[in-house]
Amino acid sequence: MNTDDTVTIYDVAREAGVSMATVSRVVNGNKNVKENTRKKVLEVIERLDYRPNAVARGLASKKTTTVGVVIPNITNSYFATLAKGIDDIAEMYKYNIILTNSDEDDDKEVAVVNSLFSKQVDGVIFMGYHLTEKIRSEFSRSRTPVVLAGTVDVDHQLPSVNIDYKTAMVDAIAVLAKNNSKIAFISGPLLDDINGKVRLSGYKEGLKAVDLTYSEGLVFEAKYSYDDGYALAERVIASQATAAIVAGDELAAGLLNGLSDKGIRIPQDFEIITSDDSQVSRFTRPNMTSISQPLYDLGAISMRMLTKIMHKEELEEREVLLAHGISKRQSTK
Amino acid sequence: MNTDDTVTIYDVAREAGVSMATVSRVVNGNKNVKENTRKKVLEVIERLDYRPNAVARGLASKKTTTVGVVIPNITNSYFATLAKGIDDIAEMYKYNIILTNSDEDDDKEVAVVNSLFSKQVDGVIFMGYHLTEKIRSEFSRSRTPVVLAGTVDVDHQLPSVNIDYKTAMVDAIAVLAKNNSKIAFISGPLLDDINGKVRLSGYKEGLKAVDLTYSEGLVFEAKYSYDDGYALAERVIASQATAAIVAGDELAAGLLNGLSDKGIRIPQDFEIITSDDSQVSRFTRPNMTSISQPLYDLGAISMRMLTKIMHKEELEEREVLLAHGISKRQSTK
DNA sequence: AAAATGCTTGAAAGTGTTTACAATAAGTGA
DNA sequence: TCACTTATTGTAAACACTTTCAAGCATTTT
Repeated sequence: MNTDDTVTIYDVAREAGVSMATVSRVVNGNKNVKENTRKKVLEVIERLDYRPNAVARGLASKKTTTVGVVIPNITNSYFATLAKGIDDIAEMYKYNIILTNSDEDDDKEVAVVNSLFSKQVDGVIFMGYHLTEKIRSEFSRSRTPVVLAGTVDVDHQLPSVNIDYKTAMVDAIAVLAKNNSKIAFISGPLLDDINGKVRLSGYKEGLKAVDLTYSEGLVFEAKYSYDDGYALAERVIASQATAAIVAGDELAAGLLNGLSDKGIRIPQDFEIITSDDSQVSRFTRPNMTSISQPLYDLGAISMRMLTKIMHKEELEEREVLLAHGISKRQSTK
Repeated sequence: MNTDDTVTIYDVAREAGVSMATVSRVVNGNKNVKENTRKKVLEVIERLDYRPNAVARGLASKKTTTVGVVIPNITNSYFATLAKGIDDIAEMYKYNIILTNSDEDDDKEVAVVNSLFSKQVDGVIFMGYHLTEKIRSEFSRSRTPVVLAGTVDVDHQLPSVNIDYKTAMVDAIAVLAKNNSKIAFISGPLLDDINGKVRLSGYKEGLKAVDLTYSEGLVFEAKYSYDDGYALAERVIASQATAAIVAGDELAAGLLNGLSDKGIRIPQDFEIITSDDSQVSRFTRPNMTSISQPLYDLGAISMRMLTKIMHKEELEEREVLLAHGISKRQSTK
């Protein structure tokens, strides 16, 4: 009898007249147990309401059936949708998720990743706007597998699931260039690889492809927030741009509403294409034309990829690129 | 020397010429260590890059510094904002979060809670639309503390942080009643206590307070989704209601856009008040008047409450009600 | 009937910490 | 200097499992 009421595998073993090993076997669905003893053990488990202690299990087996997910911001609908995809697949494969917020902060990012490793997670899905050297070195120092979801690795070191953000940018410019000669790029922080490297180069390439010249004055840097977008409206008008490709849906929603409130008609006076294709692009009026991408799948596939690595299965591709397109809605003519 | 490269507390002890106990002490900031030996140990820790194994620690100490959070849907901006508040405070108190999706499904809810308990979380924050008997019994069977965030417990058993949803409903009706005599209630599933019991009774009480009569035909049941709201527009028009109080922001956004697309002008022809006060209420055009509530604080305070319980501190209140109001925006006259 | 094979089972050694408890060292006051 | 505290350290037993290895049996095979 225990002092407190936690019933352990040992209690079950004693009660059922078998060894701990046998109990462990039936709990883990091991085939090598006679049907009779299995039944007996299951009965005792039921009767005592035994519940395996995952921590002890984790220590003994060195597996926690837990994966860490780092997300820059839960309230961002782009990442939230990815997270949903991740979670669904994780559940399918019986993994739990430790979701940690990195707050778009490089140091905090390192801290949470270390915390995940110390918790002995079996794998990590990382979402972020860029990969710092610090975080890279944490990843490579550890033997825990890591997959990037919706985040580019310009050095092509880590397995990842993305769309081709650069080409998507070129495609968007092509659409806007039909009616506009001054196309702004409303970017997130240019320090982030996804913006400063990938999207910006796509922007330039896209302009060149339609014979427009690049001008620094048409590149606007902002945080990924509604308020930043709203506040930007004035400056964007001043730049005389008549169209914009925007790096995030909340940001784009802010810009759109900001412009509207200043009497600019969308899309007659100003065309907008946004980048995330999240729900938010449908909330606004007019709703927003967007680079289309399978958000949920981005998450789901990265999790699937992680399970393969964790189970030592072969990977066909280390860097998956999902198809993108342009979803035409009302913010373009 | 180890075979594989994981360095344990034992390695540090040997290298530093002290016992495991001493290393454990310095790692845990125990005061009873001579400054000299502390320095020596810290040095070795640095040199070997020792990182404590949280799983082993959890087993030995019976504390995991992890709390479970169950959320019905990450992509819902109401819950996402609560989660942000929870996460920030959790971080402040050095807790990690295992975020689990219950998918608004009663059985899955029970499954994830059990999984959390088996992982030996130190506490649980539960968010949901109602409390089933099953989940109640899981909670009471366990000694792990539980706090409800933004979810009502009609039986007043569990500690919780909420606003007074019923009174908020009455307040909203009062506003709408100024210009309308047919006020619809666009509810989430009526099976959920928050709707079928709390909000509905607030709706009725609110109507009575302004001398309007309750009619079943003005109560619409839906899921908390944009699409459901959009689809509902037609039926709402048919009901001849000229105003609505809506139980969720995504739902309200859908309704608003659905009505607009059918030529109904908001707020001239139809007034809307929504319930969540999330970002989404600002995305739409016109943006939406909402019951106002401190979403982030709801999460933050519930987490703070949980830390108190986990640390056996005294609780001033077991059921915290935060102040609410009505944020007037453009969807009401 | 002996030998070989295949199932079931149990004993015991991990897994990496924490934490009594005991032991030793270092002060302190008389 | 001695007895008595107090501060510092070490020993070893948990913690609740998994897993390796070997043993015990019941079947087959020869």
